[in-house]
Parts: sequence; C-alpha cells; structure tokens
Amino acid sequence: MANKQTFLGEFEHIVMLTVLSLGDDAYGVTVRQQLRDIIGREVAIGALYATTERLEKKGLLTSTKSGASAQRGGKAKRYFKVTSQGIAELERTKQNLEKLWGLQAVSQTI
Amino acid sequence: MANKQTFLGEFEHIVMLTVLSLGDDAYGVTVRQQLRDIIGREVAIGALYATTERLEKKGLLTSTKSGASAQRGGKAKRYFKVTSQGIAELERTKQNLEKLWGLQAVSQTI
DNA sequence: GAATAATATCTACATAATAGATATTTACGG
DNA sequence: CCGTAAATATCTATTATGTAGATATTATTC
Repeated sequence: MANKQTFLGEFEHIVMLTVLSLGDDAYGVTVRQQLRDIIGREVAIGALYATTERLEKKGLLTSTKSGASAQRGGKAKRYFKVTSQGIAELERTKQNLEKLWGLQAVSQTI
Repeated sequence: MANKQTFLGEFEHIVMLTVLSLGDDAYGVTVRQQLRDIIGREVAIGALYATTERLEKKGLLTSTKSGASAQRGGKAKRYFKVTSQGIAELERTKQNLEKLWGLQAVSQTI
C-alpha cells in the first residue's frame, strides 16, 4: 500500500453537493439552510467552516469574500465555489457508489 | 442542537454495501477483494476490522465465526451480515444523496 | 516438524466531524 | 449618536472515523 489514496468523507461529500446546488449564493448560512431543507440535517456552523477549509486545502473548493453587502449587518459573506477538480471528485464518488448499489444482492435489498 | 444525529461515514457506507453484495460469503478477505474489484480501492485489513467493529456496536452489522473450514488453514472466518437496521440506514443514506444529486445545478454538472 | 498459506487481532496514529462559544460588522430605533 | 439586535464568520476543544501495518493463530502440505 505504497501510495496514499484519498476520498471524499461523507460530510465533505454532501457539503460539496450543497455548495454546487446553490450556485452563486453559497455561503455559510445558505449552505446550512439548504442542508436542513433538503435532507433534514442540522449542522453546526463550525462544522461547516472546518470542512470547507479542508476542502479548500485539497483544491476541491474555493472561497471569496464578498464586499460588505449584508442586509442588516454581519461580517462579509464568504462565498464558496466547487472547483473543476472538485467536480471530478464528485463524479468519481458518485460512480463508485452507483457501482456498489448496482450489485445484485444490494439492488434487491435497498 | 440538542439531540445527536448520526450518519454513515463514507468508509462505513461502502463497507456495508460490500458486505451486503457478498451475501453469505462476506468476511475480511472477500470484502477486501470485492472493494478492490468493484471500485479499485485498496483497504488495509486493519481498517476493515476497525470499521466493522464500530458498525457492530451501532447495531448495523453482526458477525459470526464460522467453524474452522478454511481451505488451507487460517483462523476461523468471521462472517458479516448487515442487520435490518443497517439496511434502513443504507436506504436513508442513499435517498439523501439522491436528493442532493437531483438538485438542478448539481444534475447539470456532475 | 518446518515452511507456507489463510485468516483475524492488535496497536498506534492521522484525518474528519461536531459542538458551541466568541468575535466582527452593520442597521435600526430611540 | 448610542445601545441593542441581527447576520455572519472564526476559534477552540473534543470525539468519531479512517488508515497502516505488524503480529498472532490455525491448518496444510511436503
């Protein structure tokens, strides 16, 4: 097992999908809201930033600060965007899961 | 965020699917082989047992020792089986991912 | 009975996920 | 303008997951 392989963790995975789904409006609060709306999952805001930071380090996500344009105040939003490398990674992850789901005994069961 | 939610981690997820796919023949070596064959992923045997043990603690998997029936020796195999709770969990996980994948911007991209 | 094959178990460490408290910035009402 | 509230990000600490590989156990063959 010489060369390290890396994979999207499960939370990383859904955060990336959520960011992607939000297009130009993906920042901490909206990502959190979207996760709650779509899959009913409550995430701590800290969890989110920790994860996006890791994803940035891996080159799967980028972030840019908006100029201060908040409705009622607040720090400048940090907008996230999935990189093309990130998209490739998502695609690979999805294909692998689909392969596993497609196996006989599995598709009969779940 | 009072009550703790738990989710299948990414490795847990694929291990469960693999065990399921192997039916009555799921033990350390075959699970490892299947993962290599289907998605080209090399896993350390220790990683596998650590994970199955955790899944057992959560009630998503059970294991039973075979009588010693190995071809050429070796310790008795430990056969794994996904519990019905495990199946429910897999189903939930799959549905959530499918929801996210189905979102407009996502399905246009990956 | 020594070498080898098939398997599981153990130990230690690295990475990912979670929780929630705290800090920063701006707008609104008086 | 000042205090309060709102919107957001950042920080700190802890727990849960994932990874690696060495070691132990059991049986077979020669």
